[in-house]
Amino acid sequence: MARMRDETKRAVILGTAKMLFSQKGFFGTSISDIVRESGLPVGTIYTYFESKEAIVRTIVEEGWADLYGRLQAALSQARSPEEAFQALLDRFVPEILGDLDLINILLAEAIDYTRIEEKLEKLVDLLYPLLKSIPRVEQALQGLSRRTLTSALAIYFLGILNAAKISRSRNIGLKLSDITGFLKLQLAGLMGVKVGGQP
Amino acid sequence: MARMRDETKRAVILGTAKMLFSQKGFFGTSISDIVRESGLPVGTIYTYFESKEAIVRTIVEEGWADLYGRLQAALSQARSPEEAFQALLDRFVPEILGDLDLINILLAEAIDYTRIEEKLEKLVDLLYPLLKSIPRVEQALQGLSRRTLTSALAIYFLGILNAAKISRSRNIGLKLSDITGFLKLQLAGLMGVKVGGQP
Amino acid sequence: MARMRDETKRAVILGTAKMLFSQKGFFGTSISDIVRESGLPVGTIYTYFESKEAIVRTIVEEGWADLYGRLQAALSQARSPEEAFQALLDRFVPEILGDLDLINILLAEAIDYTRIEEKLEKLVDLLYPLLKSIPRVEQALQGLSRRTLTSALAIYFLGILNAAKISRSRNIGLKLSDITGFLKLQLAGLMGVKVGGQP
Amino acid sequence: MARMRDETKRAVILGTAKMLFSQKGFFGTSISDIVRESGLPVGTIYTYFESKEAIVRTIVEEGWADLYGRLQAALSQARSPEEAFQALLDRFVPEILGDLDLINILLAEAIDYTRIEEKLEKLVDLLYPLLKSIPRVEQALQGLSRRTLTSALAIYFLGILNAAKISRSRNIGLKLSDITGFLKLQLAGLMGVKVGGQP
DNA sequence: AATGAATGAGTCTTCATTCAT
DNA sequence: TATGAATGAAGACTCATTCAT
Repeated sequence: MARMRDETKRAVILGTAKMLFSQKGFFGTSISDIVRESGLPVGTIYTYFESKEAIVRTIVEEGWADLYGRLQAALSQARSPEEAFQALLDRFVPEILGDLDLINILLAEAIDYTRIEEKLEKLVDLLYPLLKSIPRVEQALQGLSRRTLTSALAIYFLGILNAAKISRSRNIGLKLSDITGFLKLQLAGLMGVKVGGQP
Repeated sequence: MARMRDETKRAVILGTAKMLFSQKGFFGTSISDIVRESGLPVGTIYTYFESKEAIVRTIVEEGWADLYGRLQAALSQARSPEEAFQALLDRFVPEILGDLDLINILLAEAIDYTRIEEKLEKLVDLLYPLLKSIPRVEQALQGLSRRTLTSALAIYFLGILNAAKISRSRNIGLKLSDITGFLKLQLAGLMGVKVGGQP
Repeated sequence: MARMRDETKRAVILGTAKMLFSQKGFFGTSISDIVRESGLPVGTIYTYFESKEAIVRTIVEEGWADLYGRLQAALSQARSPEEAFQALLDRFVPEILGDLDLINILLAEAIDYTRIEEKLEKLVDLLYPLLKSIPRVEQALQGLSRRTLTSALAIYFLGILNAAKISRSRNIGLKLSDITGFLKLQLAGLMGVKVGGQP
Repeated sequence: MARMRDETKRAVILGTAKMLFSQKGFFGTSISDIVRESGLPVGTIYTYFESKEAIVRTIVEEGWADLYGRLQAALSQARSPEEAFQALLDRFVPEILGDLDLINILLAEAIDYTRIEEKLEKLVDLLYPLLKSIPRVEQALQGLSRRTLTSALAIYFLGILNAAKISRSRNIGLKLSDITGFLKLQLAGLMGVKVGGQP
């Protein structure tokens, strides 16, 4: 038997690349940066991934699948639409905002590999029925079409991600907590209730 | 190259680079692409700009200065906050959304050269007093802090830009008109009035 | 891989490599191409052959030994020099021209591994006494030295192989039958008799 | 005015590459071999040739064009077909056999870039009418079709080149003079006259 | 013995910038 | 001032062979 495929190595490559891509961008990061930082030989990197592009794609897809899976799970456990939105705010948003590296990669240069539109579309699939099922919302946004929701969601989703991204730079007084705070406010207004644990 | 006044050459370089950066990204565009597309010799490009980076920076700064100048002018001519927001929607938003090339560059890879936080900050400077001066808004968002506004604006501003950016890709059914439509809806809700020309 | 007798594996490797070397050249074929095409594991290939070079060498040597053996057998069975040349034309030539893969490898890039001079030398060993024993030929080429024969044979042998090789490319209207046809003509002229079955 | 394209450099690259390709083969020669041997920086090589492949192609095409041009000139100056063949033997053959480097490249690995069939075709274009115009030959080979001539020429042309190629290796007692000697013999027989200066 | 992951020197090529003309 | 040839460090990736399992 030959040596077995080593999942640890794969994870090291992915982790190193994620950090570097996030910090210096996809094009700003060279394979030899990854080699240096991970301590693995070039050849090994290419036994686990067929190209540099495949590495980003994997980071994005696996990161997103994880996030999306958790969101789905959380939503499916909710016993009411209100609880679902609560979960959205309490789990999904903090989780995604907690992974600034992923956000950076998701939004940056390699955006072509990222297929963010697809991801947005799937979010809409998940949230549209949910919103429709809340009478107050349905009424407030009467005739809320899927296209309008897509726009709204695109703006919020991408806006949040981008805001989180720039919040990283010290120069601006924008904190993640401000972003989630604003979101809670919006949702509260929309649903006519107080949302979220912290004021 | 036929004789050209200096300003013309500078503009040709900027225009060619803007198109190329937008289409193929900053790193995907080489100086020789610019040379080929513009018909100008390499040397000439370096007499007008000290580096490739300087070209992007100029595109962004001049594009933004233009946009921002128009916004300021429009706002200062408004006779009421309501009129100001009207102008915001009727001029600034369409103008910026009309320059997808600029948006692409603003948001993309070269984001470090772009200093988008600065731009956001200046938008807040302009809009914060304006919002504060509308009693209804002040009341609705009681105690609207500058930080909260910054968050909100970051989300909207960056969200709109990014949504516009991805609207370019055919795959998604997201149109610029949907985006502006959603914005009008939001503003109308906020200010308790109908906003914008088209429903 | 299903169980396979050792000899079978060796033959699979040789067969796969022969096809690939012929089609894509020695340098254009990687060991992993052979792995992919043969379905055998890399390790196995290296238990049968010590290097990539050893594989070509084996293909050439075994292919040639086979051909040469048949030629020898045919010649030794001939009851007259004329019959011998008949056999040369009717067996050896068609056989070698029928193995274009071998020809391609024999002539191509890896020519250093191929030691074609050796093979030519041995052909001369076989044919020189034969020609000498035909009075008419001896007379026609009076004083036919071994060196002259070597030249002549080199030209014909290599010429035929190369012509066959390029006949493979569609672009040229050169068929194997034209080549054998020409050969028969030559021999007929040389020996003053009609040679070969078809005119 | 910028530095002018330097034909000397181009020639150095071509010369170095020709020698190396001939000695070690196209695939056995790396660009850095050419760099080392020529003393020129890599970048410079790529300002004169767009790829390694383009270098071989240029060597082959320019070498061939030169040879072919001389042949054409010699033939057109001949006052009779006999004189033309004399020229063929006295000029073309020695010239091409004198450029073993070119022959090696022409026949070797990079044969795909070499389009030797094309070259053969053009030789036939040149020689077919010539042969047809010699009554004795026409009669001897009665009904000599173009296809037969193509075969014959392919065999001779490629055979000669290949024989010359292997004559380089010491191991075999095959000299260029033997090859030309044999050719003269053949032509003499064909044309019923003594051909060539040396016996 | 059989396997296939591991390896790293080496491949070709690019490209922002400089500077001789 | 205008030009474009020159440069060489750096880029992504390959692949024959080895050797731990």
